[in-house]
Amino acid sequence: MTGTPLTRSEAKDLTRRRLIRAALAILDEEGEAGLSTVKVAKAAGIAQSSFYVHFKDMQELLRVLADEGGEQLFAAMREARRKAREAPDDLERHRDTFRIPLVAICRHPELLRIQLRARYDPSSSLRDFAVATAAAHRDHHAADLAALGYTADDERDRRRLEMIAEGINAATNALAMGHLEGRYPDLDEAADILTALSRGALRLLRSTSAKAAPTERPQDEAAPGDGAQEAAAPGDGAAPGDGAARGGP
Amino acid sequence: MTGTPLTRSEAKDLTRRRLIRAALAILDEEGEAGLSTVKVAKAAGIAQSSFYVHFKDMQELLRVLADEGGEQLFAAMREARRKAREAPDDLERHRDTFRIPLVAICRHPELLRIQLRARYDPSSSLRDFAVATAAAHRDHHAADLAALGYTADDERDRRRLEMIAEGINAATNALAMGHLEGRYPDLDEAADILTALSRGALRLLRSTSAKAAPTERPQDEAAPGDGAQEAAAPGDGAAPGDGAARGGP
DNA sequence: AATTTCACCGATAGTACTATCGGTGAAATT
DNA sequence: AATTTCACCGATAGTACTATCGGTGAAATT
Repeated sequence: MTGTPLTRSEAKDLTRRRLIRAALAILDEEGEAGLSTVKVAKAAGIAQSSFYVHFKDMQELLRVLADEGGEQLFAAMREARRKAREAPDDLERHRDTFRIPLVAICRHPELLRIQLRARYDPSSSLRDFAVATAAAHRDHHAADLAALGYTADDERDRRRLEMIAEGINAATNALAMGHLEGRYPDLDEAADILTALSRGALRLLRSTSAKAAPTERPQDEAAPGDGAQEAAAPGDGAAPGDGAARGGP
Repeated sequence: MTGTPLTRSEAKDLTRRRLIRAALAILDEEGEAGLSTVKVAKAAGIAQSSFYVHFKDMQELLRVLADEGGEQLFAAMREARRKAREAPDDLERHRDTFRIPLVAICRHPELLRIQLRARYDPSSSLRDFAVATAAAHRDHHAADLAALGYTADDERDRRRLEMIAEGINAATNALAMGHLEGRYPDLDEAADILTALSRGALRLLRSTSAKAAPTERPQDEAAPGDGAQEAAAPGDGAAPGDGAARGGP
C-alpha cells in the first residue's frame, strides 16, 4: 500500500513474473490455443507490444514456463519420495509412495493438466517438455522399483519394470484428475487402489524373474535399509495360472 | 480409371468423405491447432469456400468426426469384449481382455491420440466427446468387472471398481502409446503387465469386500457361464498387510 | 545538473484465417 | 428442349493475432 521503492530491474523482473503467471493461468483455463501475446500482456497489465521487452516470442515464454514447471514437478516428486522414505513403518511408507504424488498433483493440477495435453499434441510447443517429463517420471519410478529389489538384469525384465512404472504413473495421473473432477473424493482410497495395482504387477515380476534366475537374491544390490521390502507377495511364485505360463517367441 | 458415372449427390458425398478424411489426417499429424478450412479443403481437392457447402463451420466437421470416431472406438471395444468371451480357456480369455484393446488402439492410433489430447484441453471442440468417451470406457470396464463377480453393493465398492477400471484404462492407453513409440515392441508383454496390474487390484477388492459382507456369494448375479471367474487370487483374503488394514473415515 | 539507458507505450504493416456473396456450368427436373 | 438446381469457384470483407518501430519519461549513470 505505502511506498514501493523498486529499482528498475526489480520492476522489470516483477512484470516478467506477472507475464509468466498470467500465461500459466490462461494456459490452464483456456488451453494453448487461447494463449496470445495480447491476452497475456493485458492480464499482466502491460501493452501487447511490451511483451517483447521480456520475451523474444510466445515460444520463449512457453519454454521458460516448461523449465520452471518441470523443476517444480520434479521437486514435488523428490519431496514425495523423501517423505515416503521417512514414513514410520513400511506399510505406511509404501502407501505414501502413491498417496504423496497424488497430493502433489492436486496441489498444482494445472501443471499436470498442461503436461497431459501437450504430451500427444504435435502442434504444442510444450510437447518436447511433456515427453521428457513423462520419461523422467517413468525412469524415476522404475529406478525406485529396482531399488526395492526388483532387479532388472536382462532386457525383458528392464522393459517390464518400465511398463509397470509407466502404467502406474498413468493410473496415478488418471485418478488424480478423477479426484479433481470430483469423482473420487478420498485420495486415500485412490492410493489404496494404486498400491494394489502395483502389488499385482510386482508379484508377476517377482515370480517370473525368480523362474528365470532362481538362485539370485534380489536384495543384494538393493537400496540400503529396506529390510522388509514389499510386505505383500505372500504365496510368491505360486500364483497358479498367471501370464507367466506363456513362453512367447 | 475408366468412367465415373456418379450422380450429383454421390459426388457430393464423396467430397464430404474426403473432407472428413483430410481433417482426420491433419488432426493427427498437426493437431487441432493446425486445422483450418484452408488446409482441409485443399487436402480434399476443393476451394476453401466450398468447405461451407458441406459443413456449417469447422466445429460441425469436428462434431461429425467425433461421432464417427466414437462409434468406431466403441465398435472396436465391443468386438474386443466379444472375442475375449470366445477365447478357448479362461486364461487366454482374461489375457485377451487386455491384449485386444491394445491391438484395437494400435490399429487406429489417431483416434486415441486425438482423444487423449482433447481430454483435458478446454479449448478443444472435441473435449466433451473425449470426456464422454473416457467415461463410457470406464463404465464399460467397471461393468465388465462387476459381471465377473466383483459386485459393488455399497458406494465405496462401486467407486473402487470405477477407480480400478479408470486406472487400468489409463495404463492400457499409456502402454499402447508406448508401443507405438517403439518402446514396448511386444504387445503380449504389455498385456501381461496389464493382466498383472488388474489382478492385484481385484485381489484387494475381493478381500475387503469379503470382509465387508462375508456371507455373500458374488456369483449370484454375475453374467451367465463364467464358471471359473478369475483363476487367480489364490490366498484370497489372506494378503497380510494390505491397505485393507486401514479404516479411514 | 546533464546525459544516457530502458521499460513501456501507441500505431501499424503483415500474416493467417473465416465466412459470405455473386457467378458458372453441368446435372437433374420439367 | 427449356428450366431449375446446386456443387463448386474466385474475390473479398472482416477478425485476430504477431512483431516492429519511433516516441516518452522516469530511473540510472556520468
